[in-house]
Amino acid sequence: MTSRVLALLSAFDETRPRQTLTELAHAADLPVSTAHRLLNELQEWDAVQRDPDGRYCVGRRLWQLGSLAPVQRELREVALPAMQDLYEATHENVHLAVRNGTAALYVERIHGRSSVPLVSRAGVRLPMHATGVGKALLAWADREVVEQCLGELTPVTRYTITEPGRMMRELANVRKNGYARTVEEMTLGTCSVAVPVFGPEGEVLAALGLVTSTVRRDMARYVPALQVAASSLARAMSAVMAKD
Amino acid sequence: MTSRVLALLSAFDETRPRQTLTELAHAADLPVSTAHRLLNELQEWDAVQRDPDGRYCVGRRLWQLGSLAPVQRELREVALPAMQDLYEATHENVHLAVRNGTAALYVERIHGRSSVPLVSRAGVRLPMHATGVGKALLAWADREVVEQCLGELTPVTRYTITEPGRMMRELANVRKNGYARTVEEMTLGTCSVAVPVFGPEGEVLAALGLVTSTVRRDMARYVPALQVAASSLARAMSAVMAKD
DNA sequence: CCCTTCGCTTCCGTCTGATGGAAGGATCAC
DNA sequence: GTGATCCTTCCATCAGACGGAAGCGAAGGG
Repeated sequence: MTSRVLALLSAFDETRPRQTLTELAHAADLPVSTAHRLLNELQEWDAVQRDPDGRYCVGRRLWQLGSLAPVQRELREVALPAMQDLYEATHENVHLAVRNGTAALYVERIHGRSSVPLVSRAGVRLPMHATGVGKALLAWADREVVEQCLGELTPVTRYTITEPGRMMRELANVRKNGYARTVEEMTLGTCSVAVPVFGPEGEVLAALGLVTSTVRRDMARYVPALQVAASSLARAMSAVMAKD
Repeated sequence: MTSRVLALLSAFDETRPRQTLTELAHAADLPVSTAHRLLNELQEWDAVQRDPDGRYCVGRRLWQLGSLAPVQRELREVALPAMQDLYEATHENVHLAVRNGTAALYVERIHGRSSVPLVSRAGVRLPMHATGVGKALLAWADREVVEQCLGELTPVTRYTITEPGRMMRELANVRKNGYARTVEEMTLGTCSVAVPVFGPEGEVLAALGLVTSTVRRDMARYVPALQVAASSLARAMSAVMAKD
């Protein structure tokens, strides 16, 4: 049964990228022998691989397969040059994210040695209400999505916005200004700005953002550069989408 | 049966990232109704998704899962800052690849608007004998791998090395000099240099390379920068690997 | 040094739920 | 309008997945 395999695979996540057979079986709620058989089949395919210590982790084949996803081929690949430019201009963390349910899915992060270290990396999902790119995505999202998010404003730091009313006003501001910002709402010591990337019908396809240390905080000066990058990305993406 | 699911998924590749139900069923050698049922289950998990036109493509969930693979978490993430530096210094295409069977698996490529456009992108497998990173990987590979590669020296351009003897000498040169180079062996009009990234036991973990237009061809000047990046990467990787 | 524990692997008789042919619908081209 | 093509649903059949149990091997403790 397919769902068994998927249950096993979804046992892997950001916090547990390597697991033993028993852990996986437990997480997927399967008998050990069943998990063992399925993992063997997956391993033959290089969908999973085993570490020297016997732990299972995601294999290269799955990584390769994932790289065929539209989010990679049609978004990340197209966005990289623009992100590169932003990075060179600022040397700060550059983020690209899309909405995934009520979370922001980070598609790419560019940074160098001098950028502030962060939790975000490609493939991670973070709450929209506490991140710059998240707020940019949420500000133009459908009513129902916004409402669902307003119902789950879990605090991350002591500066995270948790009152629905305040968040509504925040989002209205984002729409008015054309960009979103955060100050220590996700991580103490960092702040961010982000802008939306619009599709041909005015819908938000993604968000581009910069994150830096709170110390160098005049982030608004980055907004024009972000907006240039976002519209060049919007243009590039509609070209890609039209090709198919 | 698991193999059915895997057969379906492996129908997707670089040349066919979007396919109809019938195409997938045919490629996986399954009855259409079976393929349909399995794809529905995969779709529920967001392992695959459907385009507006009904075609299937790889879903976000699979992409996210792939991002947990060691090749991403322990290689790409660690290598990015060094690759960033190389890109800023050169503004050429920067490549990171690992060996995968007898092919070079491209893990990452950094480029900007001004870099030469190329076929290579993350997730692609290219023959080792015709690429810079490939030759760097092959030069320090096990005897049996080298022999297997020497048996399949398929020409790509008219400059591709196809004589086993000449390739043997080429690899000896790579070992002697510490770097590999290609001139129009993979793509007419481009040439490359690449260096190996060594692990703690002296084995080759990956290769870092630069590709540029043949016109600006004094590529040897990039070698020192590549070697600095490679050894900083080697250091960073052994730190990551020791942590587990 | 032996014994216990814990996790991994293999085996095989049972019976579940996957399978795929067929029929029906939707869409398109001519 | 008619045929061709592709997608979707249904359900009787039976292949082959299932998982309990037993056997291993390594690690740890008495």
